[in-house]
Amino acid sequence: MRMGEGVEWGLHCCVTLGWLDDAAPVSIRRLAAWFDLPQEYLKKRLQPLARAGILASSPGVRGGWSLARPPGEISVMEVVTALEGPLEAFRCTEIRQRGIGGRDAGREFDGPCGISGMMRRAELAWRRELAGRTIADLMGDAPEGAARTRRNYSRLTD
Amino acid sequence: MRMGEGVEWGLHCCVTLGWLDDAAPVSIRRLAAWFDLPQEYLKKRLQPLARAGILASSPGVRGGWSLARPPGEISVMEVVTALEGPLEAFRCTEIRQRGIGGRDAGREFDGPCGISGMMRRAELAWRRELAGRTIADLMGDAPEGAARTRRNYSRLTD
DNA sequence: GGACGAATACTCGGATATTGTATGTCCGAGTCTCAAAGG
DNA sequence: CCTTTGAGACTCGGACATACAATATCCGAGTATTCGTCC
Repeated sequence: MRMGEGVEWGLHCCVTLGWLDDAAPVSIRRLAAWFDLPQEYLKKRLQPLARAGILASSPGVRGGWSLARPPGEISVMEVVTALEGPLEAFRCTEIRQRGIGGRDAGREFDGPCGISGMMRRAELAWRRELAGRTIADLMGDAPEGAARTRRNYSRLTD
Repeated sequence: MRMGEGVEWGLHCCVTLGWLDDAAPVSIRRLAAWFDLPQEYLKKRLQPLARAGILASSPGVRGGWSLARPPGEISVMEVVTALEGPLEAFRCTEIRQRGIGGRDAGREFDGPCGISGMMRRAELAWRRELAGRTIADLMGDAPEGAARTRRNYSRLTD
């Protein structure tokens, strides 16, 4: 089981945009140079964040990407869901109903599968953790980040 | 993010073997027919469970698969770890250190990444849920399962 | 009747397709900004 | 000075190519059981 690296990219971009604060939108070219990431693919990963109302993208020559909301109102869970999709990691395919073992079960299979239920509970605990933390929390975890980001960004004239 | 279906297969096999209780080992052919799964691939997925000391496999003409321990002593977390590997779903690649944004960070990057830390906490909550439940719990979730399993298994002479 | 050997039915582990998803690249279309040209 | 027009910079969305992991199959080797054969 593996989470796509787009999640790491998206979260770092959100934190960086939060640190840059009220500055003008950041173009995808600058963002890619910022983290040394493939420009085209990073763009593809940020688009779902815009669709989810987490980032805002503005076209035109002065356009670029910015946070659509204050960092304290963007939960980490939202970012993960936007990038990984809403589906759960464990997907019950009801193999209990197939084959010889599932014969003559009567009403036994009316309810949901116990294995599926316990997996759902575990993922719920995971989601609860992520839902309780915001981009602002992540920004606060690295207090020197804001200064470094603004300092380095001012040098980034290309 | 998606969990391999081997986890579903493995858990159902464990529960079924638990319901069959002290019966003789079950051959891979019967197990595959039980859930209507591809025999060769199911075997490949059960082998890591044997390596992890969860299942026991015995060779020979009367051989087959059985639980290596009482169902109450096999946690769901063990099964998942054996099948999905010990690595976490989120893997920090330290993109904060790359590119222009990571320059002149001084000692700021000595500690672990805040994003990585919060992901680790979330996965810990997930793991804790799974570690607290055992195969015996899953067996108990479907009280009629034991009777149905033994009934259907007795018909399975092929 | 007991010892021995062959046949059988399994598992084990590795090698090898096949498929699907994540990753990465490219291009045309649309939109906003800015500046230059013309009235 | 004001309006219009065109060029440039950027995003959007889809189409396409590639890399890699999940899925699936196959085969040779080993092992325990069973059964027949021979002494």
